[in-house]
Amino acid sequence: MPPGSFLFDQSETPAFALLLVSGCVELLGVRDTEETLIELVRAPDFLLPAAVVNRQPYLLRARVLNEASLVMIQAEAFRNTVASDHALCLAVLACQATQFRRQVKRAKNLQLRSAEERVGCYLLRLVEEAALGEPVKLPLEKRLIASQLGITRETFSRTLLAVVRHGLRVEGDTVNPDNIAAARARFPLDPLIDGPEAAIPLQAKRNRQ
Amino acid sequence: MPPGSFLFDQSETPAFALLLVSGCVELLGVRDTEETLIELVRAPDFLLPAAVVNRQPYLLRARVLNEASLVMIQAEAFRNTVASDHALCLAVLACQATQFRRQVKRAKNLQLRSAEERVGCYLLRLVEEAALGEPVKLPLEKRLIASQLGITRETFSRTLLAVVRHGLRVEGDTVNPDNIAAARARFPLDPLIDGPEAAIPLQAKRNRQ
DNA sequence: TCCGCGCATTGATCTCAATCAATGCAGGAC
DNA sequence: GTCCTGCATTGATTGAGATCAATGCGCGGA
Repeated sequence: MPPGSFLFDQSETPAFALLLVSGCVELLGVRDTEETLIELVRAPDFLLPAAVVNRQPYLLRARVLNEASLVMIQAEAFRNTVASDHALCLAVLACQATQFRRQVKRAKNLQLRSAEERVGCYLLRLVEEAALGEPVKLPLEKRLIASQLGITRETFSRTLLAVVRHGLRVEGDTVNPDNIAAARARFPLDPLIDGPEAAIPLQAKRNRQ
Repeated sequence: MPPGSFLFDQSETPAFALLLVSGCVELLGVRDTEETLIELVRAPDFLLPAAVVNRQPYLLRARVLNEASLVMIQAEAFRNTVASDHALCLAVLACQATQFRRQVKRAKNLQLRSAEERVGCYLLRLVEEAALGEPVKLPLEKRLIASQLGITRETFSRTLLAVVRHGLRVEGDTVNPDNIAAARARFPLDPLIDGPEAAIPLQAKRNRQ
């Protein structure tokens, strides 16, 4: 699917389980003509499995950001297989649990931190995760990073100027950590907010009854 | 467990899967001495099954609000049973999916609506769900409703005065719908935000292979 | 080459909700 | 009864971030 494609809209009943194989998809809350980014899905992941397994309408709109490849599985067939294949069921459970934890982290980030702290922690995390000596690049357009951090483009732009005082200088899409110690002091990363969130499914076990 | 008890704290590794049988539990994001309500769990429900099944530390603190009864299941035993019992796995999946959708609704409510709209929709929902002619009572202390709506006590108090203009008058813990039509016009309920979110697990099916 | 569109930046202003502060009020302990 | 403590209300002030507006920039298309 090319960028900009709508995969589904909110209030639709899922016709397919969508497995994102490559690319990137925006999940947006919609109200009238307003859209707000709720989640940014990166491959590989399922798109809102919750709606599919619970037979409920989507709560969000899905739009392709980068060229995306998807596996489309008839929703009813998917549910039947989840209901008959224990290993798949465990895998979907792990995936769903991970998505839940990402939402919780996002909520904590938005509610416990100021805009400047969110920006600072976001940049610092990029720096810390990059290989030493590698140039650090913003992984997304600034408007999307701003959405992820729950602020407007304009505020993001201004905040980038503000965090120079704390050792983080952004020029274009390059992050220059002028003073990492200062940045760490001002923007302490919390693994319970900033850490990665990966799923490791349980192994199915033979039922000894 | 009596009110105020801590069931677990954030960053702890789950020792038990906790099934809330009766009562009410607050799930709080913590930063230094600040606490922010992320979810209010009502019986019957699992407390953060995501952390248990994914073998990851809790992201939130759990504190009993009303006297609560809990079933405590050794975490490893619980995971083993989820891994061996397909029906349980499906039930946990449905529960986890429901909790995910509640988080998404919460995020949409906070990001797409103003404080006044959140308050108005909350009150209107209470009114609409009450039996006709029944007096409508706030189901929680005002400070907790305010937390759920992502505002402070003071703002909540002031906003209650403001929404009188739209036909919703609150006195003590009683909601008086002076003008339901006006309220509906100003605060349109959206089932994708305000609707209930209930789990109906899939039925396990014999694997035909 | 020129045009047009979307993103980014910068400035000016506004506003919603938080914060700080003081008072009132109800229920529980003793 | 009296004290205490936590919740609620009300007022005054502040401030973080949004909004509105204008300009610049980069890129793709014909």
